[in-house]
Amino acid sequence: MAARPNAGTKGVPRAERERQILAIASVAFGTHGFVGTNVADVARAAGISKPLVYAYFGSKEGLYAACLDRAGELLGDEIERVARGDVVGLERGVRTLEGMFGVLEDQRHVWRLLHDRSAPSTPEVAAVVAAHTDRIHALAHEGVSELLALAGVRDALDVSAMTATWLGIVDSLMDWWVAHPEQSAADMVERVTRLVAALFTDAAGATR
Amino acid sequence: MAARPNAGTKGVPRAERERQILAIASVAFGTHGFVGTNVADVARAAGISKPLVYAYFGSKEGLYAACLDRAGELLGDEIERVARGDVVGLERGVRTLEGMFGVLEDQRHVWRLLHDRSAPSTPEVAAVVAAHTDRIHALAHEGVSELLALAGVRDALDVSAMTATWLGIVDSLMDWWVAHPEQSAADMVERVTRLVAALFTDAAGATR
DNA sequence: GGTATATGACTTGTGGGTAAGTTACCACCG
DNA sequence: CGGTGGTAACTTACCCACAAGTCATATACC
Repeated sequence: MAARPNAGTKGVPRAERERQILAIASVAFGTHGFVGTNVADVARAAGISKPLVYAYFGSKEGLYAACLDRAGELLGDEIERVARGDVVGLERGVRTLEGMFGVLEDQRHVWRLLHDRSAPSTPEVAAVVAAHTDRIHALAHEGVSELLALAGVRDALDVSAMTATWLGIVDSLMDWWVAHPEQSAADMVERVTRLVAALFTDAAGATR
Repeated sequence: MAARPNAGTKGVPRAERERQILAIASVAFGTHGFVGTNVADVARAAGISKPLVYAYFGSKEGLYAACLDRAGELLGDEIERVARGDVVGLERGVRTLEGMFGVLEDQRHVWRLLHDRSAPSTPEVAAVVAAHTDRIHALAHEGVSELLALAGVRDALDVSAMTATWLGIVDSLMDWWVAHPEQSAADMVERVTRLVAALFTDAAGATR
C-alpha cells in the first residue's frame, strides 16, 4: 500500500496538538465566520488530517465551541480585571480598550468570534456563546450605566441602546485594527485617547 | 399527469415579481447573511419556485447583487441628501441617523446587507459592494473630517479610525433597533438626541 | 501484543444550478 | 368569430459539487 507520510507517528502529545488546532481554528472562524470555514482547511493548516480534528473535538460545532470558550474566557477575564479597578466613566472605557488591545495584540481576529452572525443556534454552541456574551454584556452594561448615571440618564432602554453602541464601537475599532496590522496595541491606545480627548472637549463645545 | 398548481398562470408581470422577490430576499440576506440564505427558501417565501428566481436574477450572487443595489442606492441617496445640507459636526451625525431611521423604518435589516462578511468576493458582487460602500464611506469620511477638524485633529489615520467607529455606531444602533421592533423611527431619533446631549455635555465634564 | 496517534478513502446530506415540459395569454389569419 | 402559432410565466424533477462526518487500517512506542 502507498506510504502514508507521518501516519502513526506518535508525534506531539494530545494537549499540545489541541492548543495548536484551536489557535489555527480561531483564526479561520474569526476571519471567515462559522459557515465560511471548512474543517478540512483547518486540518491542513495545522498540518494534520481531518479525522484527527474530529477525534479531538467531535464535530465542527465542538471545535467552534472550544474556540469560543478560549476567546470568551480571555476577553471576559480582561474586561473584568479592568472593571474591578476604580476607574469610571469615559476613563473606564478607554482602560477597557487598552486591556483588549493588549490581550489581542497577536490574535486580533479573536474578537469577532463572539459576534459571528453565522454561528449555528444549536444548544451546544448557543449555550457557550450565551455564557460569554452575557458576561461581557453585563460588564459593559455596568460601565455604561455608571457613565450615563453621571450624566443624569437612567432610562433602561437608553442604557441598553448605549451599551449596544459601546460594544459596536469596540467592534469597529477591532476591525480597523485588523485592517491596519502595522499599528501596535500602544499605538491604538494613544489614538483612542487622542480621539476621546478631542471629541469630548473641543468638538462638543465647537458645535453647540 | 399530476395537476401543477398555478403552473403557467400568466400571473404577475415580471417587473412586479422582481420587486417582490427582492424585498423578500433582502430580508433573508440581511437576517442570515449571504451564505446562511438559501435560494429555495427565498423562492418558497415569495410563493414561487426556485427556477423562476434563477430566470430573473441568473444566480444567487445575481440576486444578492440586485438586493445590494437597491439597498445601497436607498441608503446612499439619503446620506447624501443630509450631507448636502448645511449641518456640521455632531448635529450632522444625528441628522444622518434620523434619515437612516426614516428610510429603514419598515426594512431595518437592510442596513446589514452592506456589511455582510460572508458576501462572496467574486468580481460581480465585489464591484457592487465596493460601489455603494465606497460612496457611503466617502460621505462618512467627509462628515467625520469636518467634526475632527473642529477639534483640531487632522491626522489621516485618526480620521480613518474615527470614520470606522462612526460606521460601527450606526451599525450597532441598527442592530439594537432590529432587536426592539416596538421602537419607532421617531423614538430612535429622540433617544439618540438624548444620549448625545448627555454624553457631550454632562458626562464629559463630570469625568474630567 | 496492546494502545495511542494518525491517516486515505469512503458515505451522505445539502444546496446551487439546469433541462424539459406545461399552461395561459395574445396577435394574427382565415 | 374560431383556430393557431408564438411567447411569457411557471413548474417538477433532476444533476452535481462540495463539505461534514465515518471507517477500516497503518505505524510507533512501551
